[in-house]
Amino acid sequence: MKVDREWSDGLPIYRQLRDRVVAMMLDGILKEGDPLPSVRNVAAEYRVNPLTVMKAYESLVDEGLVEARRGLGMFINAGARARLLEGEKQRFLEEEWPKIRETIERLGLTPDDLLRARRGKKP
Amino acid sequence: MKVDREWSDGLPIYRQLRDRVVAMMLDGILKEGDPLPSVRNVAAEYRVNPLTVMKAYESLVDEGLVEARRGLGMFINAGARARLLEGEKQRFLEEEWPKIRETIERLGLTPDDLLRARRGKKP
DNA sequence: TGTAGTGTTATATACGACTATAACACCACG
DNA sequence: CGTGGTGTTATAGTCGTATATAACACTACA
Repeated sequence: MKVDREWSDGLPIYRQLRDRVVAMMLDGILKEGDPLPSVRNVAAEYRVNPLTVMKAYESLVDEGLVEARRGLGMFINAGARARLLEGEKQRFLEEEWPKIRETIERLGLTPDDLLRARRGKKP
Repeated sequence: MKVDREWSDGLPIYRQLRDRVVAMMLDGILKEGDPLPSVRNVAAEYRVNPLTVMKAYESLVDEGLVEARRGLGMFINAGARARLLEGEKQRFLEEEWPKIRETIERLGLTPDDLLRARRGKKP
């Protein structure tokens, strides 16, 4: 499986890794009680330093979303999804969305532009 | 005028400076033919290193949006706004918006949530 | 001519993110 | 018990961002 050409943005890798795990939790790919992919595995898969993965996982521990059991792995806490959903919702609406809305207005983009933006390119 | 506490995000300052100038161009605050605020002034105003401002302005020169006249200043090129608008539109729709849309769906946010997000907080 | 404004370049320093390499600590299981 | 999986920590080096300080090059204008 090819997993190259990630990390294209200007965001730190550990931040992107954290976000990716969060996305998997929200999408139900990782359920509560499940173990996270091991630090070493992720590091190898994505050709990234183990410490970088650790840093990403640490932030999840700090948020109280996962728990580390030495010698076993990192496991998703009960209630993680609900808490995460609420927190991310609020953060998105209060911090990201206002900027996005401003950009949209500045560029003069119509709802129509935004809706037809996924599939076919500009006709 | 207080201008403290900027640069709160995780984006490099020179990137944020560049984006701020671009926003002013799109909003019509800076018109074509106008000079950009001088490197030294911006550096002093925002309490930032002149080289950091230079780096931001350099990227605008590289994009062909402004032109540097030694001893005079940096001036906005003719046609800059139109070209900028088109470029930013495309970049936003192709690179940013898909991710944003994904996040919105993942969080289960409704159009209603997004519309009422500016003024009054959650009722 | 000189002065004050502009962009431009040079040197050195600091810090954070990321990497490479290695070792340590713990647990399940045969 | 050992082996192989897990998380964890340590040391050291690279690179990009940003800093401080200083000097250089050019232009308008009095």
